[in-house]
Amino acid sequence: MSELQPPFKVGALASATGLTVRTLHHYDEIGLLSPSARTPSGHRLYDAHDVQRLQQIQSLRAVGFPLEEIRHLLSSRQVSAQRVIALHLEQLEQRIAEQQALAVRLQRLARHLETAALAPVGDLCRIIEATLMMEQYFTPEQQDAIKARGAMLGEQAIRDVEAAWGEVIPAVREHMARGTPPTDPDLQALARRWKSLVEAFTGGDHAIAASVRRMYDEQHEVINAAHANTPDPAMFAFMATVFAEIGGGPG
Amino acid sequence: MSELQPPFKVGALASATGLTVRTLHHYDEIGLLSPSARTPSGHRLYDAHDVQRLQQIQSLRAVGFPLEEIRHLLSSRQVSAQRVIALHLEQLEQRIAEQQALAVRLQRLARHLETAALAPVGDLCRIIEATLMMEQYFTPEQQDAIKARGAMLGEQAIRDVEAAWGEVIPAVREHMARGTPPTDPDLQALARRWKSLVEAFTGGDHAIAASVRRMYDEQHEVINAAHANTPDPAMFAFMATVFAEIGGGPG
DNA sequence: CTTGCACCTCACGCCGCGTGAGGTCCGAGG
DNA sequence: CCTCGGACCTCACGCGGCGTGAGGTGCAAG
Repeated sequence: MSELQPPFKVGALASATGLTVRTLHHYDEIGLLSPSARTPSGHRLYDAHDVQRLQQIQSLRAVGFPLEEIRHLLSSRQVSAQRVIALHLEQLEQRIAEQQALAVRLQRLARHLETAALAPVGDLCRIIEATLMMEQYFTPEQQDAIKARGAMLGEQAIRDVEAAWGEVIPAVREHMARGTPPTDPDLQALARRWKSLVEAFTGGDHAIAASVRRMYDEQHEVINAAHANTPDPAMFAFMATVFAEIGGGPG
Repeated sequence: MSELQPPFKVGALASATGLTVRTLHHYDEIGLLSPSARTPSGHRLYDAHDVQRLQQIQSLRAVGFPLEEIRHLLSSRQVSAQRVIALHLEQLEQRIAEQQALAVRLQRLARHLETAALAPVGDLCRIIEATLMMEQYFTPEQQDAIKARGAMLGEQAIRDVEAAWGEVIPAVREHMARGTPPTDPDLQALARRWKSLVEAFTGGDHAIAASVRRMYDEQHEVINAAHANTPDPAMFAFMATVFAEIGGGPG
């Protein structure tokens, strides 16, 4: 009844279905669709049943199933179509959600880059890094607050603050090495300067200060390894004794 | 100045950054991040510069760049960060759009399956196939119209129509084989029945009828190969002569 | 007989590692 | 001294879905 149609050869079936010959070979290789006959010389011959199966395969591929699962689906007819589709849809939606989260990150990055004008790639990495850290450790509101403070202070002030840290940290390290007691007035003056620098960044927000501390606690290994002249846990501990003397925490 | 920190060995760097040892090996293999030193016995030693570079790599990976492109970005500092990010974002959004289109298809499928109750996988494939065909050849409004007609007629009526086609087509094929002239009354009666069956599906909508014709024209190879007892171009041509006799087209 | 196309069978490449297999190095404990 | 365990080393295959050759055969037309 169905042998009226002459069987397809690969090329014909490929061009009829829009697939490539290689694809059909592949389906044969993995046992997903093997032609039900061959010519004596080995040429593949696909009959009506094969074509039908191929259409089913194409249908399932079109909605994103992997080949392995398609084979499974076509071999066992016990599976409930609804459940399969629902599960598949769920996975797909999760992937979409992940990618959208990534897109949001990229959009935020793009906005940051607008303000940074002609950023070369080195800066790009720093900005990404900062953006990622921000995401990990600060709430969106805190991020807005930090950005607002940055804009308010201006670029020059920010560079001033960075330069100040560049002086304070080596000085503290000196005192640590010499074993200066927490009661030393020079050290206490340094502690007050430290405190003001922290406040310049946090704007006096204790939650932000706490987040920064948490960030340092969890990331100090990489931070200290990658950037010289950054505080480490020992320095935080040392400064804590000084803050205890002059009263009040670091921020 | 930065050699105060002892260099990292792979395991330490891996656990500090959250990567795996294998990943660091891989980055070394492909020349993305080679440790700047080795112990005499060959153990990798990563210094501060390496760690910094790794952080940049992690940043760029976190926003989805492939390793090859990361290497390229990090080696040439001419590239504009904005353009890179914008391009990357664009590609990502396109991928998202594609996947969302797929999700929409799956949702539509899920809805179709609800009405089909306990569909096994075989039916699933037919429904997917039909859904995809619908998408290709019919506008959403036409799809709604077809679905509405289907619901109006009821399942029994649809099965009746299918059974009717199952009689009409072999009969026509008989006449074709015998060379019956278009003036033959039996054949003309068959043509009128054909016309009514088409109308049962299209609801008299000429646009839908035209789409069906286009679908057959473009897909007849696979349709005829996969399903016995379907009209082919020769049959359409033959019927056209009969419709010319009795006046009016097929639909 | 030759040309040329469609077909055949290997088999490697992609991307970002996971996961062994099989061997070496190193610090601590007996 | 030896030994033990853990961290390190270098291959090398596997994954998904084919693309892209390379090198050879089949078959109908000129």
